[in-house]
Amino acid sequence: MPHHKLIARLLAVGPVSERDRDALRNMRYSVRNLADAEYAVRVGDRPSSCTIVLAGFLSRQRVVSDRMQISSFYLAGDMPDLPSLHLPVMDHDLCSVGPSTIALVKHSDVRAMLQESTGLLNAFWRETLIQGAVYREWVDNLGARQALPRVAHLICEIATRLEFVGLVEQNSFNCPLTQEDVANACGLSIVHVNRTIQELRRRGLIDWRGRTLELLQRQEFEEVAEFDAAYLHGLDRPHE
Amino acid sequence: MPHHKLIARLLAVGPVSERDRDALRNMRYSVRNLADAEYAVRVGDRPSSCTIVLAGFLSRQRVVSDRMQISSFYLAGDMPDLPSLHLPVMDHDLCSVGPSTIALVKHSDVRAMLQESTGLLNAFWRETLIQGAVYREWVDNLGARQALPRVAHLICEIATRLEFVGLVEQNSFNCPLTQEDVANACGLSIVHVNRTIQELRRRGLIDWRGRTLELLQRQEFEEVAEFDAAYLHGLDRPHE
DNA sequence: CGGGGTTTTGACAGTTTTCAACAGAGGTGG
DNA sequence: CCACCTCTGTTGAAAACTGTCAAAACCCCG
Repeated sequence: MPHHKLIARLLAVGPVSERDRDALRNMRYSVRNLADAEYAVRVGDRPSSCTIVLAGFLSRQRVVSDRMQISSFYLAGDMPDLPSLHLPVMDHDLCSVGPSTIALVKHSDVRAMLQESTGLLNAFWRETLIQGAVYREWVDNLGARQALPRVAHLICEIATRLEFVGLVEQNSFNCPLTQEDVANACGLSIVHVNRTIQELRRRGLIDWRGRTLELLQRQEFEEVAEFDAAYLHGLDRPHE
Repeated sequence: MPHHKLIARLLAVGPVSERDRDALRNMRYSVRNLADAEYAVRVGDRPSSCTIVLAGFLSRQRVVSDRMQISSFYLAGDMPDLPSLHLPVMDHDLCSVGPSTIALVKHSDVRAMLQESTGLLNAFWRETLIQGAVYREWVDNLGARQALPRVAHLICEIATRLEFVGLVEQNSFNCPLTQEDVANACGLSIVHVNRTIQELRRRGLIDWRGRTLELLQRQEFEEVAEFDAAYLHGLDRPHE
């Protein structure tokens, strides 16, 4: 059921008519399970399907200047390669972070669906606009913040986006990222990320053991991260 | 004539029907001149018009962690606050870099135009997708590259985007950025940007005096910058 | 139980920032 | 036309943050 998380995601950021929701529910799709570090799409590919994340995390990544840079994470309900509808050639890899599950919907089906409904077309456009806001926030994060708030901000974003699709319980969620992934996303070295996370732990802000991440003292943590969820443009701000 | 640069910009990245071009040409608009450092829109504003850059540069910026971070520059033909159509509250300032000229088109007019033509709706969506690609490239740039290639990459991007709208002649163009602007965009200190630009000059890669920037040895310069224009998704790659 | 990936540690090197001061360019007013 | 003022660009030295290298501890999975 790819529609479930996708609809939840779209509803979290804007209205979608009942008719459009039906169209989404009736999409044809195939499901694919990805192992840890397995690629969904590669740089240079010309996908003929759109990917919808059903479970787990995907990263958008590319080798830049001899290191792996991650420019976004995609969670349940996200459509990481929506751009391929208009921009045929992938400029990044989409890679599974931990095991994950994705749905694939043919471009032709998506196009047909969007031709039927300008409401959906607008919803997808809005979704693209929000993705843009997220990328810009990453620019701000990488450009202006030191390691500690930078890492904290990343964690806050993931937590809030997971809340949109109901995957956080008592400030605790499943997080498949390794410290290396955090380093690649934050533009920091693994060693420095390790020390930064230790500092967050030392301050009693997070408890991150294995695949489980718990936010202790959410308020203080978001202050350290200088996090303001407004840029995610969620309709119901979960933590207010 | 806001349509001129806007149409050039849209045509540079995708097909637009003659009918849609007519619709763009018939847009109602008002023109506004901005002085250096004057704001077009501020954080928290709820614009009722869309901005189109006619001449000069705008920067998208925000105070992050006690410094000014620029997350994008917008050049002639760009529509920096297109997101406000779907995301009403501005999350960044739009600020003039040097004097500039913008056109303003009422949201209601834009909406009417898009309702008439799914072709235009798709063109604007594609434009948003490309903006997203540009933001991601900035993430890669800030996250992975050292000062020298980072600054060089920014310059390459601006040059190429200016070429799309015909504002580069003999590898030379008008560049209103100060070293402080470069610093704010690249997440570096002014002093370090100054030294970096001197190094680029010393290597004979650029000649940047006053408001005029000339790329000497374009090929080598783009190699230093690790620049590949593919992410801008121009239809005619100018430098091939 | 073994083995590979992940986390952790320490010492050191490097890039980048900060501070502070000065030179130069451009615009304004007298 | 020059003085003056501000913004921009430039320099040097010291400090800070972050990176690199290398090794060890840990942990999960088969």
